[in-house]
Amino acid sequence: MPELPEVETIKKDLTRRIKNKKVAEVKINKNKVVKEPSGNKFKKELIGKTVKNIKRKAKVLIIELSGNRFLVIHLRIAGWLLYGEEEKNARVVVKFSDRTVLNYMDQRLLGELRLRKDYQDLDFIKRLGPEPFEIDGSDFAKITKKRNASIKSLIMNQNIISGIGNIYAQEALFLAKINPKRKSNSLSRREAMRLHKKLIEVLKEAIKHKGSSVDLYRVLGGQKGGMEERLRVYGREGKKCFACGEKIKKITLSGRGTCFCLRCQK
DNA sequence: AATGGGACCTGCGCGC
DNA sequence: TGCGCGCAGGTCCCAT
Repeated sequence: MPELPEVETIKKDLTRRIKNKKVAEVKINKNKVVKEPSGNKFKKELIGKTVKNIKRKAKVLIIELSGNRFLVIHLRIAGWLLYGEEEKNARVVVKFSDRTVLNYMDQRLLGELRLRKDYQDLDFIKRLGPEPFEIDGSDFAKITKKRNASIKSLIMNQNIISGIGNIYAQEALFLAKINPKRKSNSLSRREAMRLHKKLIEVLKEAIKHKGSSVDLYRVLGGQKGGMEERLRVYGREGKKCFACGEKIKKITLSGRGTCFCLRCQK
């Protein structure tokens, strides 16, 4: 899904476009994605609310509404939002009183929307570890020392460090010159500090470029992000490493496709 | 407790 | 052309 940079981009754009707007109409085209409350109750509670603020926690988007309600959106793998006119393929459609429309798009139906009184009490929010920005390199090195899983699955584990997914994990490991298969606790302090620094750098770079549109994902206005052209290893199997010219290799690591440079990443 | 594999979904591109 | 398979940016559930 959208990882931290994509969700941050959506958050910024949403703030600009729907803050203070009032919900006039709601259409649910796929019940599956509306987890709570179900069906008509969701519609009934959402209609008439005004958007107060938009927040993000790791990869979770939180729309704060009047009447002490929060619309919590987890985009998972294939969810995205499109603002403008009503879309035919939208799973959920929210129309505002100025006749503009926010569409929830999600080809794979794995994402979820929840309308609730709080968001901090949700289990998956409570369990989230800090975002890379919220700790320093030394904290990160201590975390890596304690774990035996591969370093790639560690940085993708939201309960340990949050916001990183399969694209930016690969990118940061490439920039830090660390082989994704390495055991977390085999990293030297120096390597861990370097990885932490690169995680922050790549997330910031991706935010600056409005995220990666490697498949259907688009920014709120429908345009592509700009980060996909800048990716160093993700999706570059068989192509030349930008640093050394070696062919980029692809393996499966804890069930996820993983590209890296055998020569650069030790 | 920590770790890895499968399940949840749809649709695309590829090889035969 | 048509079919089956593998694969896709995430996370939960389960067995070990």
